[in-house]
Amino acid sequence: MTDPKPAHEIEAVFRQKGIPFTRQRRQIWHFFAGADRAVTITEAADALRSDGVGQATVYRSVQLLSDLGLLARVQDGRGEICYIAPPIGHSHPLICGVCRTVVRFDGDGDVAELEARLAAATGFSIYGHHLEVYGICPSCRSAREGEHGE
Amino acid sequence: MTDPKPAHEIEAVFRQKGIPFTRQRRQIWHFFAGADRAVTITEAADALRSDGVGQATVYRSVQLLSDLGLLARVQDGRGEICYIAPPIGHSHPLICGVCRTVVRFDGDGDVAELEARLAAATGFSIYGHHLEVYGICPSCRSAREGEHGE
DNA sequence: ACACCGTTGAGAACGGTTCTCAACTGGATT
DNA sequence: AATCCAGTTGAGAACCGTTCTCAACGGTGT
Repeated sequence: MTDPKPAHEIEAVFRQKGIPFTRQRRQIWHFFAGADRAVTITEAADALRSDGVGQATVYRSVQLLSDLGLLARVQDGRGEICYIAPPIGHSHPLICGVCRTVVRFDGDGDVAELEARLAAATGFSIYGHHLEVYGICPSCRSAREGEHGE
Repeated sequence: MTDPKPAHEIEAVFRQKGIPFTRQRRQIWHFFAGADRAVTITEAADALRSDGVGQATVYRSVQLLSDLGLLARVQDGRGEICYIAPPIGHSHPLICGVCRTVVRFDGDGDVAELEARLAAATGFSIYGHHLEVYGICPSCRSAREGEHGE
């Protein structure tokens, strides 16, 4: 529902913190931002190996990008840890359990009210939440129907 | 806000599926159900080793219990994978980022409406969601204030 | 051109998870 | 009670994703 942040905005985050936005970091971020689905670190490393990006660098950069809030960790239908490039602002992923396509949405309005109630009821100071919704996307559903019902 | 399922109810789930509820499985489930906080598999294995429960069995049983819906996977403040014994019915965890204490709550009413909107907007068939809320529990907060402000 | 300091890549090391296989357990059968 | 059998268990090996090590590299300022 929103697009990933543009590259120059990512670069700005690095610049602002005085962290070099190297070729490898750009390539790694670009890989996640370009995929419209959640991908694992292993997949990214495999894809970028031929581009001359080392495995260790992929791990280090994903860590870095996550710390900077430029990559978000989610898990797919089988519980595998994947990463996605979040769009501008706070949002939540709707993930297809079959092909891992991700659609982002903003559900904060719904959660904010819930959080206020929780804080009042429990005395916790609430500082965050994590919401993922799982489903089957239209194209995977029709593909599946093609298989089963004949 | 609700208590974990009682042991006999767990046993009933096993019996119903024709899966043996062995001593080790009981001990493992009991360990998670008895902890009022999220615990890692490693912690469980360490704690149960002296009781004669092998590490491989802990991994296998946690897998099994998760598949049966008797254990839910969450992640703590540092992203570590933990498990908790969910209470009767569907609920969500409110996790303390410091001590990993878990308070369960039922937020399905809030999410159901959101899911309906999402399904309509995206065409996905929604089959589930994962909601965790993070905060600092009252006792960790006062402990922290004791340290800082003097 | 040079020095400096953070980044990178290859490979080793590490550690959590899974696999292997023989021993065991408990329920059903005789 | 003895036997059988399918499923479970534990010890340790194997596996594989992740982190660490260290020498080479790059690019920034002087």
